[in-house]
Amino acid sequence: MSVMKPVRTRFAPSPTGYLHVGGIRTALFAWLLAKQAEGKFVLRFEDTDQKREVQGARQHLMNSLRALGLDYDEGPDIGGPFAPYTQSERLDTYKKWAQKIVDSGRAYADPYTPAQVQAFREKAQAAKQPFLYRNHRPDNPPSWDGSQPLRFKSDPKNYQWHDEVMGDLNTGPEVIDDFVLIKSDGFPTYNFAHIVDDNEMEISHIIRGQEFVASVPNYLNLYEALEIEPPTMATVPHIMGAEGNKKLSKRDGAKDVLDYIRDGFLPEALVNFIASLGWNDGTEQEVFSRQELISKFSLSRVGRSGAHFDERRLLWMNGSYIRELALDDLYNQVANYWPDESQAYDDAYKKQVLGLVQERLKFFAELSELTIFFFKDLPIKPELISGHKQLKKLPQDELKSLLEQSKTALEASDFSAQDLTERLNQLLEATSQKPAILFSLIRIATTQAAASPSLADSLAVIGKERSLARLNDQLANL
RNA sequence: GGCCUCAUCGUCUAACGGCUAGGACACCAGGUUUUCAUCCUGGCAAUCGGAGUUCGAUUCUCCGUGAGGUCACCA
Repeated sequence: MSVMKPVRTRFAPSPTGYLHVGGIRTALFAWLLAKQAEGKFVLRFEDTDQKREVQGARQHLMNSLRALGLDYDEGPDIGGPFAPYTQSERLDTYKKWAQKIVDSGRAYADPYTPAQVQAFREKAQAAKQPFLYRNHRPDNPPSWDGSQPLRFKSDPKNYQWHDEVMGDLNTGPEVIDDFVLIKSDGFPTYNFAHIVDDNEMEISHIIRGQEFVASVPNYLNLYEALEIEPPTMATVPHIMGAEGNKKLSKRDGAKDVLDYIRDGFLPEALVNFIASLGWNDGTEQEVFSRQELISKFSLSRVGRSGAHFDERRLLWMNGSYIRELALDDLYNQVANYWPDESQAYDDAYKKQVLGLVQERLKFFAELSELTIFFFKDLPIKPELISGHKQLKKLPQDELKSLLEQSKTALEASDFSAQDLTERLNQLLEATSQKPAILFSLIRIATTQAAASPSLADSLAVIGKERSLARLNDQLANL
């Protein structure tokens, strides 16, 4: 058998927009494969359609990969042994290969106008037949001068091949056609350029979405004509939106992965979540570190059916990663997510607050609304009481009486968490009230929030003077 | 319409042809010195349909049905 070639994988997006979780998955799988084999992960821009280029997309794609920790070893901005890594800068290479295939008699100039080809296509569609250009292949095409499309002269036949994910596939000659290699604007098509580049860049594994699987027989035909050994191929199913069974797309509100990063989703959690969409190691393990993913990932355990993207599961997973972080580490990471009012407070105070909310934080951008009352006196919100399922049943003077008693009890406290806990419990007995009523009332008065961390802990952090002032304020507004 | 692929709880998924189809998210209930959350316990919930092979089928075969992809001078 042949000697094992070094593993070189690639992610080859066209710079037409941002990367969402569906798009990043093929990049992640390629990256995992390369890391696992101590090979190389390559980024290549496929910008052969100038019309579709979106300003800023290149930088955005590179930022997205780096933000997730999917660093590439070779790429447009860092170069490498096969530079350049941008297809629009590699036209000479495609020209060389195009000439080679013309010389071998396996490509020809397309003499038709776009309108004529379109007419052929419509005729086939009207007859409910698949469109095959080769049914109209000219007998004596003009010599290719670069102004016409250059078409592959295909050799239709049966193919069977192995796909690392889909298994053994086979097709008949009816799917092979004369596709365009070089467009009339001089740029290669994806179909031609990626084959040339993967070969030149010594790519060992191609991982891509299932929209390409129907084209593989055509690629195999071209590999033969070019006398290139095809790389290992893996076709991963699409990730679908939460609603319906369509491929996840920006129209479904598929978010930019950088938006998730900006909202305070941890790269580790995102990577874990995305990998688990379609892959698992066969055990009941749900949470995998990056290192575990690298060592345990295998294409053969990637599922063949599409998976829906369920953000609730991502939320859970991110929360579980946040809870595992050391407080100091978390503190450093959330620096930009505090409410504005927190600027007046020191690190020690903010760290105390963070310690209280860590276990309930699902993503960093929630921090502000979860902690605002530790920093700012909020206006009274009557709806917190009128909307409370138990408090709303109590008459006004009883609420007032409970708050007065609470105030008296808290005035006597030194406001350590321990002392507060004791006094609150005594108050519970003295008033013979249910905790759900008494503590909710105190919570609402002191935080103007429906939920907070443990009451005693929260009061201890807010402090005596401020807590009592808020109680008074609530009393004055009952 | 041709060709290709797929099909297990609502969702992500596990199950050499062999216990009662397992786990996780979500949801519901109870518990954890009290809310929300965390944590713990319990609950709800699935093999698309029909034949066939077999002692035995989620698993293998065939036929349906449903879903997705593809049939561009886009990738």
